[in-house]
Amino acid sequence: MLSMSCVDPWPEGSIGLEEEVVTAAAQAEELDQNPSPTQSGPAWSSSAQDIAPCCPGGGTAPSSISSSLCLDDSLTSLQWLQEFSIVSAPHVALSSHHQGPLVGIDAPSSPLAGDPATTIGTPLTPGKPTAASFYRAPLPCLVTHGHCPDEVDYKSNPHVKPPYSYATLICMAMQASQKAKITLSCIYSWITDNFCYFRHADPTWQNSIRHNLSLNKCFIKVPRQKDEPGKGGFWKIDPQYAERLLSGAYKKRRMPPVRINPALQARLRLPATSTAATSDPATSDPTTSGGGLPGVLSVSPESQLLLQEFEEATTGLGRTRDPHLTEAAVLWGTGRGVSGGVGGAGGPRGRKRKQLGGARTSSKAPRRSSSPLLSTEEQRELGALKGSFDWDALLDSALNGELSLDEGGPLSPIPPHHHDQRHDDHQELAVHGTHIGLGPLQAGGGTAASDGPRGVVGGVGDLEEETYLATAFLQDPWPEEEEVDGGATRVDFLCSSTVNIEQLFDLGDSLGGDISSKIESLL
DNA sequence: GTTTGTTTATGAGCTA
DNA sequence: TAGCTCATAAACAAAC
Repeated sequence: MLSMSCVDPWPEGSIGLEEEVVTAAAQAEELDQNPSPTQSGPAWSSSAQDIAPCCPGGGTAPSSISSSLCLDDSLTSLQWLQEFSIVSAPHVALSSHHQGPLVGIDAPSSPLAGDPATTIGTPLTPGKPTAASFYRAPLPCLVTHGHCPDEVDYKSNPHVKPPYSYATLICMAMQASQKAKITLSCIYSWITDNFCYFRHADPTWQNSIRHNLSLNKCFIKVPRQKDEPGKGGFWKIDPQYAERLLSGAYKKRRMPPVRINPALQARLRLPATSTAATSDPATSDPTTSGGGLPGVLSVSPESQLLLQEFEEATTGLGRTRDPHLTEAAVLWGTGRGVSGGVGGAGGPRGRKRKQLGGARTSSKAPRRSSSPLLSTEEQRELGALKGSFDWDALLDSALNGELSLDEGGPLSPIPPHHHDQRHDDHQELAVHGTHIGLGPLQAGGGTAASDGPRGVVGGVGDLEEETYLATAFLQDPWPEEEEVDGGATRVDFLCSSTVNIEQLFDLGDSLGGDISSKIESLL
């Protein structure tokens, strides 16, 4: 009944483990009594001393109390890397974002605290500068699509399935673990902690996770030492495949955007359109549907097209942004093409070879995040997950041979000065907004990225790219300010109330001359 | 009994 | 349309 969590991926919300040890039924009640305080900037600034203990090197496993305060107040903090969710109110998100990732944030509460499943009808807390909103849809939210399915807070929205493949989710968890290897239970926990959908979804998704781990060559099983307690082994990413991604050995597949959690929806008897409405700017703010965010952004249709082009160039996901598709995608039963991502249990896609007497007969309750069955080690491991993606650890792994990185080069979609110094000590991982992977780069300096943005990647590449894209913005989501060459400060155009011409040029330059020239021609 | 891991099978979407 | 990937479902075994 009670589940102990060693992970509180949303500690900044100040509601910590306590919420995770109560039942879902009690959560709503508790929320009523102890509503998650909506914090702004200071929430970020009060946590540095708290995050250390639950991060690798911090030494101690997080306590149930300290974990809720496990934050990092420095601008270098990657704590907000955990912000995978996609906001439901794009204009608010942008506004918040405008305040910078560490300032003016409506701090998300713990996953469960922000779990609408426990507070049905409660609108999602707006203004979360959640990662995915930066990762996938910073621009689409600004452009012409009338519907932006990415405006979904996956962290707290249990109705919409995250648009990530299971492999990506696993990879995310592995990266978040800051360790080279991770247990299955920690993968579960990370996913459930970071994606509300899976907390309420039929637990068969865990089967899919296991299936993915076993089948996907990207993942290597690391047997547990005989003297190591606990069940099962560890899993890690196969560096060979990280390398292969660079050679473009795999094709990039489309990752359709969203999918409503059918199980939860059935339980809650929520109309499918409710979720759509939640994430539908046209309903939440009709003026945004035509592109542009009144009072927030004013972008001409031409610029919107350019922005869209930028988005497509940087994410390769533009094809999925068909407004018709995305509109349909939020409705259950539209098929994989538009529902995609990790499939929802009980969805129309699946076929049952054997009917188990109607509804799934398993009496097993869905594993809650942070299972009490986790071993101490696993809880420690999850303690690492509690923190943000530790690129140092990741890079350390790379430098230790498990993963390798390219040497030098302007390998970042983010200006180097955006990065924490410790990141500057390492090589960047992407070129012009295109992730080039975590694995060894091609010999001779001929990185995949050096040949230009990856137009086609796939397999592991997809996985890595998707994972990276999901984390890149978490790491440095269009910082509030950045210095340009002359030291002048410009504000991220995504966060600006208007689009700065110079920003567009900078943007275009970062993408190459083509788009830049288009922008210039428009201006 | 539960969890973990493997394997098989099938449907569906996407791309060449 | 074939081949691929991904998701789902299920059976089974081993480990805890």
